[in-house]
Amino acid sequence: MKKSPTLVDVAKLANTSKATAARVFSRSKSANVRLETKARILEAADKLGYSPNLSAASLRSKKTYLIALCIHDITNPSSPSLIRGIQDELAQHGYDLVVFNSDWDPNKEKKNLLAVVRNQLDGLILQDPSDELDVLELPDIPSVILTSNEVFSAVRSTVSTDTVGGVKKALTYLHSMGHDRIGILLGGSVSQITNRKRAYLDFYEGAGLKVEERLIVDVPFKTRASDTFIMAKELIVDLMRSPQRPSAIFASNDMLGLAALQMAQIEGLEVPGDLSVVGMDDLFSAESASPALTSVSKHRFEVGTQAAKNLLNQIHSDSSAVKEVVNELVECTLVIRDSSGPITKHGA
Amino acid sequence: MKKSPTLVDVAKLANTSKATAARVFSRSKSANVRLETKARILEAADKLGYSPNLSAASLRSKKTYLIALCIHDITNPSSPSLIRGIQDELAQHGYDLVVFNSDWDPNKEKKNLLAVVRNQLDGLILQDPSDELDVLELPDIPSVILTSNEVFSAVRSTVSTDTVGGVKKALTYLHSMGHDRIGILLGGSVSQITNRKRAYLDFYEGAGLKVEERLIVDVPFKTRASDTFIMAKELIVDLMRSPQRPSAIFASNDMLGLAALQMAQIEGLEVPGDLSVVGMDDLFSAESASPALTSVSKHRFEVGTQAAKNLLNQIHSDSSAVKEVVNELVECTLVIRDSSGPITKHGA
DNA sequence: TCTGTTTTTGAGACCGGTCTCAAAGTAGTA
DNA sequence: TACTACTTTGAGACCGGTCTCAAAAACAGA
Repeated sequence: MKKSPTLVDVAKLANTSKATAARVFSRSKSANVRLETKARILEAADKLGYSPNLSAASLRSKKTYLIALCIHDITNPSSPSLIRGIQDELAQHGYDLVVFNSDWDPNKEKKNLLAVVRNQLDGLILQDPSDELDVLELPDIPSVILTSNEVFSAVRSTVSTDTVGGVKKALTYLHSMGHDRIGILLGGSVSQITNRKRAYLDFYEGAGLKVEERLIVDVPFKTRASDTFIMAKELIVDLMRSPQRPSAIFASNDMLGLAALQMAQIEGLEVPGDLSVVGMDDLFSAESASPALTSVSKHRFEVGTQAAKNLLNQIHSDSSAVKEVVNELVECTLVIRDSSGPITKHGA
Repeated sequence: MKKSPTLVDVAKLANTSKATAARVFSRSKSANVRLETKARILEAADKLGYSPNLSAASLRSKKTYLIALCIHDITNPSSPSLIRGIQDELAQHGYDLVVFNSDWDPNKEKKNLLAVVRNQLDGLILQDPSDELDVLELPDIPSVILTSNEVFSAVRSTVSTDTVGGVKKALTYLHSMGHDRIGILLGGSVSQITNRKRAYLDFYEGAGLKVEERLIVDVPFKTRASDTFIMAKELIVDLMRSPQRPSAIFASNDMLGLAALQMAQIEGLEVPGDLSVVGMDDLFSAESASPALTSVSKHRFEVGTQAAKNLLNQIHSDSSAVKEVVNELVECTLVIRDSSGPITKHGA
């Protein structure tokens, strides 16, 4: 394996200086190079099979054109569309993406952030930082945080999902279909649970309905998704078999919604005849479920796009200009499918 | 924003030379530094908030500790577990992952490969290269290709899935349950379709069954998954309504299997009473479907792990040693769930 | 104490680009 | 032709580490 050619080799062959050759390949400035010279250099580069060394470039220019995405777990079904949203936006500006997983482990999270600065990455998109992470530990680079935590949104740009609004949309819809005893399946992180529970209670209060504690089900979070799934199913059966079962269930994520669908089938409940089910996330699994699951879309793709856009703004903004903090909220949308419908006499 | 400290700053503060300081942070060799000196340097680094600049390091050392993964679409539901398998293995050795999407576009694919060499990435995992890609265009770096294409497996290490074996496992299972008129839904890329079709025909021949062309359904591939999904559903209905419908359907991927499940429900066919359905991929969507979908697992996580392991071997192997080409085949496993069962008189 | 050996340290070249700044070239105009 | 204004080019410092090689220090055995 022979050494790959450098800019100097190209310059030599093209009979110019390396400075001029560099101008042809530099992505930063549309340098002034005479067309004829440029052609000569390009030809030489082509002949030698030259490929610029970005490590060298970034050493001097302080730019890697690489962006870090730190998420909890790429295996989470809502990650891919988020990532895709980010990548599509970044790709348009010539940036590539490095993906880090934290597995909800604050130590890994920190380790990842260290790697981000070591690798001189040009920007950071950080998903839901753990409570252990101090604002001061955030790397001092352009960044967008996907969180609704005020501690972070005070100091950095954020993009977050209006989950509270989403929950209310789902409940409003179910209520409008005549359901007034709606079970709710809560899951995910502590903050997610409390957020959604509050939304639920708010809605019930606003609608003048009586809250029944036993309709509120907490599904403990397990690291492995299928463990959570199994656990969820047991709790759901309990809910379904309870003397006064709800006529509708709102699941705060699609996995729980699908679990409900599965258990309904096993318990012999017709959906949506005997039971309406609404999920949240709008995963492909929701679309492909039988019956197709009504779900609240969190528009992860758009969240990704927004985050990337904001990040690129920061990166391209004159570094002298103070980076302004922008906190964006992405609305949820209810996608009505076949798992929900008007209440029927069966309900009870 | 003041300049971040460099090794020289650290060395100065610790009252040593930059060479010695470097030894403390170098990841390549467990350098010999007196404990007392090391402590002094670490302390200085800590005080200054020093963080090594990997761009500089890699310029000289030719190592970025970054691996490229070029896949078609991260949005594909089987991507995440593949990625996770790769990352988990890489993380253990201090490597991070850069993910590129090609969107099945040969031009993007080439562009991505260029970016890989420009960024000096240490290794490459390439999923199913397009036919347009010439073997010679592969970057000259350690790489593992996820393909069963012999052109590539002749020159590079590969990891591939024994889909043919998987198809046969599914068919054997269905046959053992008494099904002898099994519909097959073919989808994906051309090579996938032909592979699986051959497996199907082979099986039928081996089992002494009569092939009925109309039981073989080609679902044309669309870039957007939900388009394929809709298209699939139409074709599946046709199959279900045909005068002599099959008693079982084998779907060559879970998306098609789920589509079948959905249509069965809409058509009023009981699964598995009236129709057995077996999918392939074993996505979470299969586990969470109602009824839970029997599926052939392709063990994407393990594929990722294997690929990463092999890649790391190449990277760590003495560069003088000729890198040997290793072609691995990962077996499929049948995961039996609730969507399949013995044939009943209803069948037909 | 005096070698011989091993460990630890330092000097400085080096990686391959980018960037600055001044020199050279080219036009346009009087 | 001379002069100004602008474009194109080249020389060489520079980025911040790693790596080589030899010198210095520490250690061991006699």
